[in-house]
Amino acid sequence: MSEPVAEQSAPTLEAVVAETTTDGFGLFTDRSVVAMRVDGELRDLAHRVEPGTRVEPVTIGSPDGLAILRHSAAHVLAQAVQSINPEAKLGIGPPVTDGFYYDFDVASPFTTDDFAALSKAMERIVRQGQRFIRRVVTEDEARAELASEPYKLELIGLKGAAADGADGESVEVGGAELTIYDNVDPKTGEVHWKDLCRGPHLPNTRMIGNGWALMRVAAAYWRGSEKNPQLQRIYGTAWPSKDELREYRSRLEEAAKRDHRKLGVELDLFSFPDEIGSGLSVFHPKGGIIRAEIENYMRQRLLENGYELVYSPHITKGQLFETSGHLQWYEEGMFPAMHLDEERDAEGNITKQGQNYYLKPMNCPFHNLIFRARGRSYRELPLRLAEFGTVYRYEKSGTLSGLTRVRGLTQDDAHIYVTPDQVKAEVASQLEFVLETLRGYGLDDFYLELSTKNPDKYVGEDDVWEQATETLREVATESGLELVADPGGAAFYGPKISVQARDAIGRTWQLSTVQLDFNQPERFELEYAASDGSRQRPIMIHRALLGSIERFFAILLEHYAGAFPAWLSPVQVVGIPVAEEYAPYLQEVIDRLRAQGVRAELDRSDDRMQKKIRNHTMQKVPYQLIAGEEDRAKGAVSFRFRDGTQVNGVPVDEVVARITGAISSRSAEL
RNA sequence: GCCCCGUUAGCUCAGCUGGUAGAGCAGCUGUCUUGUAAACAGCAGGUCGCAGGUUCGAAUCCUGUACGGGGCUCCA
Repeated sequence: MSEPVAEQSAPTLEAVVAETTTDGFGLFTDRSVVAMRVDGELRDLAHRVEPGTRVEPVTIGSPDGLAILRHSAAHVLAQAVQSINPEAKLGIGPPVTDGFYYDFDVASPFTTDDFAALSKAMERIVRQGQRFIRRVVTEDEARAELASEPYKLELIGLKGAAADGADGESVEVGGAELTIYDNVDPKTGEVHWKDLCRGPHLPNTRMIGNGWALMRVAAAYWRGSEKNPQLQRIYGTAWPSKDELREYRSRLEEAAKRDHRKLGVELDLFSFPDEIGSGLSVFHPKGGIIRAEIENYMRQRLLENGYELVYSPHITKGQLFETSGHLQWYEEGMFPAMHLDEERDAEGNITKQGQNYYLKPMNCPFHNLIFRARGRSYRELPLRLAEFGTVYRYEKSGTLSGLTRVRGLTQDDAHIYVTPDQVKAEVASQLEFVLETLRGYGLDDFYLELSTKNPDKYVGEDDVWEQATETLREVATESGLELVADPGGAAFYGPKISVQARDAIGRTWQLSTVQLDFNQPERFELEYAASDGSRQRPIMIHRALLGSIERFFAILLEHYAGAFPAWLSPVQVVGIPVAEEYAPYLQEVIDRLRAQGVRAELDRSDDRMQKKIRNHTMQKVPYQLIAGEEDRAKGAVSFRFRDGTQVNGVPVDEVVARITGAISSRSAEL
């Protein structure tokens, strides 16, 4: 999830054209060059190039170079593991964002206690400067050499299919030919270790340097499938230098510091009481204010933009979700049914059929019923129904995480019913509305993702999909934002555009989605009367802007690291008298602010001034107003802002104007 | 759901190889309160997540369970 702010790029080195038959060592003397690109393919520096071939250098700091570094580090890890535990069977070991992992089948799982010994073994291998030597093998040779590695044998068997397989597998066997990399002792020429691998690799292990560390252990299913055995995975990180490793670690620390789960406790915003159940949150008063402000602003924006607000219940008879299809497709994601109203006689025979009621996992079916409650005319379209709908989903216990993934969540959900020729204009204005609203909450760095048809799983006509997808693509392109393709990522009922936002420390979150639905209008037999009097089927657009309010709350909390803009802050102003004597004077100032709707409090506790400043600074209150004799004499107060800066002797009128101005403008500036 | 790890006072944590718990902050009480990130003193607070088991004896070992964390899978 954490994107490095900027991958360190070494000075650009120019591509060269080989004059004689040579290799990368002959072409590039710069020590930051660790591999090269020949005809678009990444190659080891030892690869022979013919005269006239154009060769691009790959430096260790480039994205390709980092991946090679990390992949080489993964090999060293695997060698270290097998040196300590020769029984460990190898899975796969690819580079990933910020690091690498390697999977092993071992009798007893690793723990972080193993890291000291493993790191030491890795260090020894790195210092030996073992060379990575590439060797092409036939399938039979590979099978013979790797006879004791069942998972590698399986990969060899998969080789044909691996070209379009998962990334991790293609790292092992993705090339045109099968290759093994030998780790060779530079002094003795002895082969210490080998692995089936596509490469390329660093020329030798010494170049891994000391910018790496083992990070954590985890279990992972072989080839990503729950049906396969679980392997033990070790994650590591690797960087060109120790300094970059240190920077990476401080980025992790920064992210940990703004973790919403931690801030939620520190700022007393929300909790997950065990008594309620896993994934079910309660918002405390301070979190409640922030949430109410988020919702109020959203509601205001909805009303300004032609939405109508609706409400629907949390439970419903199962029939509704049979009509919508959710019970067929989504039942395992729903809380189980409550079976109600059944009656039996003394013999236990059913005298009255019961009903299954379900907690709703989605709001759309209810909105469809509102649409269908009476005849609809084309004149009413687009019809935009919006609701803060609380839904319940029985997420697998292992997937729950703070407020970002829960079992009870409130969607700012809306369903828009349009005629086919309104789709484009509506989607375009939705996108505009979405981006503008998100900017209002202080997020302004976006890109879009277009999820298109999964050919194995969809309903509806191909040409309708085609056309709708094209419409979404046009709208996305016209927005001018970066557009990323997500082929096959669409739900079965229609394509979608999603808005991805980058937060203050560069992480990206999927927020809003605008999703077309060709399926539910069918299933609910939704119709409107067209201008010629015929009955037509509307197209439905699902649109969630904040996604889930709980999750959006968490994203904002992390984005601002708890230091919300004034309009969202639970306590906006706190008054701190220099001594008790000035409390009544400050109280008047506080009262004036409260009269303007500002959440202002006077701190009359018997702590000293310095302590109060510390407390409210830690609570991230935007404005502290301090007053002593000097201020009282002038009818003024002293401002202390959250960042520690201050302005003394500000007249009270000015204070009120400045604070109310910052709040009503929803400014991020104080 | 699966694997590993964790759960001790409101919070952050200590408690070695089994001999029935400790600190700082927060809280309460008192004495204080003059200029920008921690006044001083005292008090109170825990059946060590819960339920079983082993043991003369369990916070400590074992089993189960709830909740949390890191991953895998999932996210229609």
